[in-house]
Amino acid sequence: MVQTAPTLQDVARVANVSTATVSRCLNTPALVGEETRRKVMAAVTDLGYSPNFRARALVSGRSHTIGAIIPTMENAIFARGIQAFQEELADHGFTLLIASSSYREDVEEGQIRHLVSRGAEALLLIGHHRDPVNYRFLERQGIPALVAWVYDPDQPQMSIGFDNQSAMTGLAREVIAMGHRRIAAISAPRAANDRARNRIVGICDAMEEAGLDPATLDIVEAPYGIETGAEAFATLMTREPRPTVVMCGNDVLAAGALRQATQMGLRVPGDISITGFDDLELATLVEPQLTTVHVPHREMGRRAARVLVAQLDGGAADASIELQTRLCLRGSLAPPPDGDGGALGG
Amino acid sequence: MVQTAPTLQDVARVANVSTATVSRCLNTPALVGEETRRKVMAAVTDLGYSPNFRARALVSGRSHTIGAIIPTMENAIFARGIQAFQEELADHGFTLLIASSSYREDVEEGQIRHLVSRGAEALLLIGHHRDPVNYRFLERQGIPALVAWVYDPDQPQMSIGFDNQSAMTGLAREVIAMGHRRIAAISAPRAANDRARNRIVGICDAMEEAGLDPATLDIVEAPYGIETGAEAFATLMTREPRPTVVMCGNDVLAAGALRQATQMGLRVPGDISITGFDDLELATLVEPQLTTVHVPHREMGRRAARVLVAQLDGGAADASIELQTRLCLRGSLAPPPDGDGGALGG
DNA sequence: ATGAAAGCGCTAACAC
DNA sequence: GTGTTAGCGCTTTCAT
Repeated sequence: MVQTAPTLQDVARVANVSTATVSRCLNTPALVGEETRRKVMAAVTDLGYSPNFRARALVSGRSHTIGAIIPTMENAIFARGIQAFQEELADHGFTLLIASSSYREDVEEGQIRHLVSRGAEALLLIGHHRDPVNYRFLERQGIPALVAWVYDPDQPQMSIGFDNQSAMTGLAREVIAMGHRRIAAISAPRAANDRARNRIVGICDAMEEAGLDPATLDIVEAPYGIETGAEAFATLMTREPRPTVVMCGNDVLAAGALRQATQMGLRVPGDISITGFDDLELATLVEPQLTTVHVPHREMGRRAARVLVAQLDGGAADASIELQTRLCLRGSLAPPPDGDGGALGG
Repeated sequence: MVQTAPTLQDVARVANVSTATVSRCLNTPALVGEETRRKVMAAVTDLGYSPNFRARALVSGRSHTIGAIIPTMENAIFARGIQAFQEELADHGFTLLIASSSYREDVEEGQIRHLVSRGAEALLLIGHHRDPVNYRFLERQGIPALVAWVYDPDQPQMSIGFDNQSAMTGLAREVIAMGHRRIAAISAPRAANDRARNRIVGICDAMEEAGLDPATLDIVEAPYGIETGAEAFATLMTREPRPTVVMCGNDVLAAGALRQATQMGLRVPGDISITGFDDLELATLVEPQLTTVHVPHREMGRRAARVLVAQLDGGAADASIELQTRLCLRGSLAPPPDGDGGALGG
């Protein structure tokens, strides 16, 4: 039942030539005689032959495969970037080997090894946070790794992304400028997520700048998701005094918060403001539209692919690349309710 | 600069044993002496050795890799299913090789060959529609293929999914029962997409059942996307007489249509009803929430992985699997405006 | 319990 | 132009 796929040998036999000639026909047809080529090609189609890349990779030492480990594909943020990454990779003749870690460090560690064993010539990783032992492993294996979704020139690893911290500071400045003083935040779990961590630090920076005490920033952590965002929002609404704005670590959490607000009979932004991060399509679909930070995910994916391919082809040690984010001020953010600047202890 | 990764040989040399012994240590440690094993393992960690799966796959004939070709990762529909697919695969020791075809037949064809060459032992494909030559190729290569996102026992290929046609018929029946007579549809391009095609046929079925002429179904095709859905909706609103309900091929198109309606000052469902398909998270985030058809994407992905793995391990030729969809009646669907049953020529 | 040696399917010198 | 041959890194008999 299970047919064994035809090999170069089979083709050679049928075409009555040597395996070397078949190989040349496929790789450097110019070096083969017209007549022979025709014979060989006929045999190839005839047998439904398809080269075995594993063998090819074994002898050539090149697999033309690049691995990517992302926290999850369900997150539109990564899906969008990875899609672009894959397309660009394909344009350069590379294949994408993919794994998702479900935001778990231990799982990711296993996957790094796994993908390398599987022949990944380079790796795309999300965020800097991981045990240094992994970087040492990759170095030893001669596998270039690109850290994406963050930009941090101080880290030893190449990265492509944006400054999560300052991007969030920019948004928080707007929030504060509008008069908000009691700020709350819904953040993805920060333990193993430097993006989430930096975004919170970004808010604190802006608060300090404005003379507010960062310690008053009320933070609730919630795993990625609409429901979790909604729950976190409900929790925050029980606080006394209540925040006048809830800054969310990403648009999905913000969408959940927004839905919950509506359900609780709160008007946004009349009673409370909500902000997001990422500028997913979602952001303009909800009512009111989300004030958020636009992140160029597609560009990031595309350029990440180019960096890695260049690295493999030319060995060019590209420096880290910083991409620019952009503030998107939309309906979900407005000044706090009448006179409720939110001065503490007022 | 580029270090070449340590091989079994290197380990053998350092541990002062033969390569066969190292191999045994890694694969069948029981057959190796206590002392020797220790020596070898020390060398392994020492060198940061990681087995070369390509070589292993070459000699064992098994790559433990499964390929998937999806139209796009940006579509939450696929992302959700593929995520589950990958997780289940990982649980069984398989790796996912992924490619996206951008909804293009020719691209997909190349990718099928590519993934097979890359060592994919089995393939997950979306939808039945493709040149039979591809199925022949796969058969010849001994590569099992599972068609997902559709269920059609009449097709020769195994499939796992749901009956797009009857699912849509169910929804259309509701629509008609509410009194709608002038129905319009926004569909994904149907040329190479049997899911989209069947959903439209499903609407027609319900119309015929109700004594309506399916020829009056006004269809506009629009590629997957919010913007495209919005444009298609605007087009439909220029029709005379205007439809009282717009049934969309998926939730994303529906979300776009909904946004456009709001922008045009139309109230949903007061002035016009809108329906979707898939029940993405999106569906409950928009206002009003979308009436749609729930599809068990995660279950589909998980079970698809199991079918393929079982197929490879045991050769069990599982029959096709039908998954059930579920109607989700929400705010975006209501009876047509006062007395406007939409009788044609009224 | 361990080693020697033969390939897995392919490419790349090197001959002719 | 085309064939011969030697491996790529690994597993797996078959000896020892």
